[in-house]
Amino acid sequence: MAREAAARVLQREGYAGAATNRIAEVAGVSVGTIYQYFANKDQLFDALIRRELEGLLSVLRRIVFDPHEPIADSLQRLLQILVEVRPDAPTLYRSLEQVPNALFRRRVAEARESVIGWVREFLASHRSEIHVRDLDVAAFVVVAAAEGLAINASTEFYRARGADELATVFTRYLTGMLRMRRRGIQAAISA
Amino acid sequence: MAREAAARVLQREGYAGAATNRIAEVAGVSVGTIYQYFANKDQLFDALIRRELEGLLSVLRRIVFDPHEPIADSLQRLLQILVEVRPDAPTLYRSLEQVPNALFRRRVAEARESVIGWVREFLASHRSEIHVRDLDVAAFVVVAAAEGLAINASTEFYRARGADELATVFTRYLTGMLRMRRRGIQAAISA
Amino acid sequence: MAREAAARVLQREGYAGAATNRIAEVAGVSVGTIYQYFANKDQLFDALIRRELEGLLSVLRRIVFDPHEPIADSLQRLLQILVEVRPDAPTLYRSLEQVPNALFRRRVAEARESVIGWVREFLASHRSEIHVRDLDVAAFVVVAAAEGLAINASTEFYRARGADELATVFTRYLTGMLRMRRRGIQAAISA
Amino acid sequence: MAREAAARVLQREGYAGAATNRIAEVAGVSVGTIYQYFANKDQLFDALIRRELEGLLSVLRRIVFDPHEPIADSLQRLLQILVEVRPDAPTLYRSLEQVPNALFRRRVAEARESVIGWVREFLASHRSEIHVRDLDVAAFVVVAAAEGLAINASTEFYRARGADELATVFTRYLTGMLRMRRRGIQAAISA
DNA sequence: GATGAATGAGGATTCATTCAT
DNA sequence: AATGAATGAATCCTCATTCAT
Repeated sequence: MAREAAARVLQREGYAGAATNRIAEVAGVSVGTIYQYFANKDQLFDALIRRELEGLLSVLRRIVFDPHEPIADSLQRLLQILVEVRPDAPTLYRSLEQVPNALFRRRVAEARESVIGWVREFLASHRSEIHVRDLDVAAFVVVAAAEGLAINASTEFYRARGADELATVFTRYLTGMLRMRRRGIQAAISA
Repeated sequence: MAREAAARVLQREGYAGAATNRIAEVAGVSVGTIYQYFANKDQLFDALIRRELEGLLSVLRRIVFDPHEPIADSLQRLLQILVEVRPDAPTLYRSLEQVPNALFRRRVAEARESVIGWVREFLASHRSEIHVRDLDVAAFVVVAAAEGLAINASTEFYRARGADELATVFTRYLTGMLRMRRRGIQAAISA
Repeated sequence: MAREAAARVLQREGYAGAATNRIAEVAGVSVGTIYQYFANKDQLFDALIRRELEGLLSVLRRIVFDPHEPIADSLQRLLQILVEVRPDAPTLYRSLEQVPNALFRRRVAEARESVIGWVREFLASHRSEIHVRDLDVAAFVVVAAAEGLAINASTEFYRARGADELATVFTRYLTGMLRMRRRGIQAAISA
Repeated sequence: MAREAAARVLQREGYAGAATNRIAEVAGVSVGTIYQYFANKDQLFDALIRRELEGLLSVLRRIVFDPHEPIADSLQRLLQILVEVRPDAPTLYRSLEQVPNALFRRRVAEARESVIGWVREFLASHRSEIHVRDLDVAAFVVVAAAEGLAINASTEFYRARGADELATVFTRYLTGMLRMRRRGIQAAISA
C-alpha cells in the first residue's frame, strides 16, 4: 500500500527522496493509482501520520488507563512502550519531521495533548500515592521527557536502560519512593 | 544577513516556503549576494544550524562546568537555559527539522553528544553526592529528557514551571534526596 | 523528437539559443518530456552527436571497404559522401562545435580515428597500386584534408567541384599517376 | 592582459569555464578593469580572435607572396607554418570554436577568404608551372585541406610528417611533378 | 480501477554587468 | 583607473499532478 511505501521511502531516503513516483515504485503501483486513493501528496502523508499516531496512541491508551497496576510498573511499561514496542517509531518520527506539511505538526501536537491528558488522569487516579504540587505540570514533564527519550532512543545503544532509568526517575519523583533503594533496603532487612 | 533572513523565513513559512529568492527578499539583498557567501542552500542552512548550536553550546558549556555550584542549582540553571535563554530555539529547532539536508541531523547529534559528555563530566565531578549506577546512562537520560522539554516548552504555557520541575526531578534522582524520603522509606519498611 | 529539435535550434540559433525550453518548444513538447528521455542537456546533445556520427560512419564504412572498386572511384565517392550525402552536416558540425560538452570532442576524435583506420585498411588492400612511404601518414592526411573540405564545403558554392578535385589530388598522390606525368617526368629529366 | 588570460582560460577550461571573473582572476585584475577596456564579453573574445587571426595572416601573407621561391618550397613552408609556427593555434582554434559569438565564425570565414585569395594569386603568379583547370577551385581545395590538417595536427603525433606529406601531395597536384619520384628518377639516372 | 507519458510551474544556481568607493 | 560586492535575468532541472488509453 502507498502508505507503507511512503513510510519506507521516507525512512530510507528522507523526505527529499520521497517523490511520488518513487513511492509508487516502492509500492509496486503507478503514480496514477496513488492519486486514486489520495487527493494529493499532503493527504497521503497525513494518512501515514494519522495511522502511525493512532497505532501509538491506542497502545498507550491501554497501558496508562489500567488502574490495577502499581504506578511504578505502569510508568515502566509506558516508557518501555515508547522506546521498544514500536522500534522504528523514533526513526519514522525523525523522518516525519522532515515532512513540510504543517498538518503533521498539528497532528503530533494533538496526539501529545492526548497523552498528556491521559497521563494526568492516570496520575489523578493514583492521587493518594503521588506527591507533587501540580498534576498538570507533572503530566507535561513526564510526557515531554518521555518524548525526548523516545526520539533519541533509536540512535543510542543503551535505549532499554534509558527507559528503565527514566521510569525510576519518575517513580521516585512522583511517589517519593526509591524503588532501587527500597530493594536494597528490603535486601538489608531480609538479610 | 542571509542567515537571519533564512531563520526568519524558516520559522514563519516552513522550509517549503524558504525559497532562496524569498530568503534574499527578506534579507533585503538579491539571490546572487547570498551565493557570494554560501556555496548553496544547504550550506546556508548548515551555517544557520551551526551558529544556533554554537550559541547554545557555549552557554551550556559555561554552566555545566562550574564545579562550585550546588548540583541542584546547576541542574536548575541547565534546564532553565534550555527553555528560556533562547526562547525561539524550540520554534527554530522544529523548523530546522524540516531541512532535508542530512547534515542538520548530524550536527544536532554531535551537539547532543557534546552535551551528554559535559553532563557526564559534571556528574562525575559531583560523584560523591550522586547515587546512580551508571553515569553514562544517567547523563544520557538527563539530556534526552531536557531535550524533550526544550522541544515542547515553547508551545506549553507553563514552560518555566516545566524546567523547574524537571530540575527537581533530576536532583532527587541523582542525589537520592527526597522531600518525603523518610516517609517513603518508613512506608516501605513498614510494608 | 527532441534530438531533431535540438539539431534544428542549434543550427538556427547556435548553442547560446539552444535553451532546453526553446528545444522543447520547437519539438512541440514540454521540458519535462525531454527530461524523461535524456538525463540532462549534455546527454541530449551527446545523443544528437552520436546519431549524426553513426549515420556518417555507417555510410563511410560501406564505401571504403569495397575492394572491387577502382581506387580513384572509391576516393571520389568518399569525398563526395563527405560533402554531399549529408548536406547539412557541415552546418550542424559547426554548430555542434559550440557545445561546451567535452564529450563532443571525444566523440568526433573517436569517429575520426575510425575513419583513419578504415582508410588505412582501404589503402592497404590496394597496396600494389599505391606508392607512398607510410600508409599511416597517408591515411591521416587524406582524412584530415577531407575533413577540412567537408567543414568548408557548405559555405563554398563550388563544393561539388571541391570533392572532385580533392579526389583527383589524392588519386594522383597515392597511385603516382599523373595526367601530365610524361611531360612532368620528361621535364624533370630534361632539367 | 585580459586577452591573454581569456585565451589561456579558454584553452585550459573551455568556454564554459571562461567566466569573466575567472578571466579577470587569471589576468590578475578585477572584472571591473576588464570592462574598462572591453564593452562586453563578446568584444573581449572578438579582440582575442582578431589578434590571433591577424598574427596568423601576417605570417601567411609573407610566405605566400614571395614570388622568388620555388612553388614546392612555398607550399611546404605554408603547410609547415600552419602546423608548426603557432603550435598552440590548433588548440586555441578548437577552443575558440566553442565561443558562441557569431562574430567568431564571420571572422574566421573572412580570414579564410583572404588566405584563399592569396593562394589564388600565388598560384596565378606561377601560372606557367601549374597545370590545373580552375585556379579558384584549386586555391579553395588547398586551403581547405590545409585547414583540415591544421585542425588535427595538434592531436596527431606525426604532425610534422603530415605537413610534409600534404606539401608533396599538392606539389604533385599543382605542378604535375612527382618530387619524391623525381628524386628516385634522378637517382636512377645518375646511377 | 490502473497506467505512465506528458505537463509546466517553481526553484536553485550562474554569471555578465554595474557602480559606489 | 581599479576594485569587487551586488545585481537579477536567464537557465537547467524537478516533481506533483493530470488524463487519455
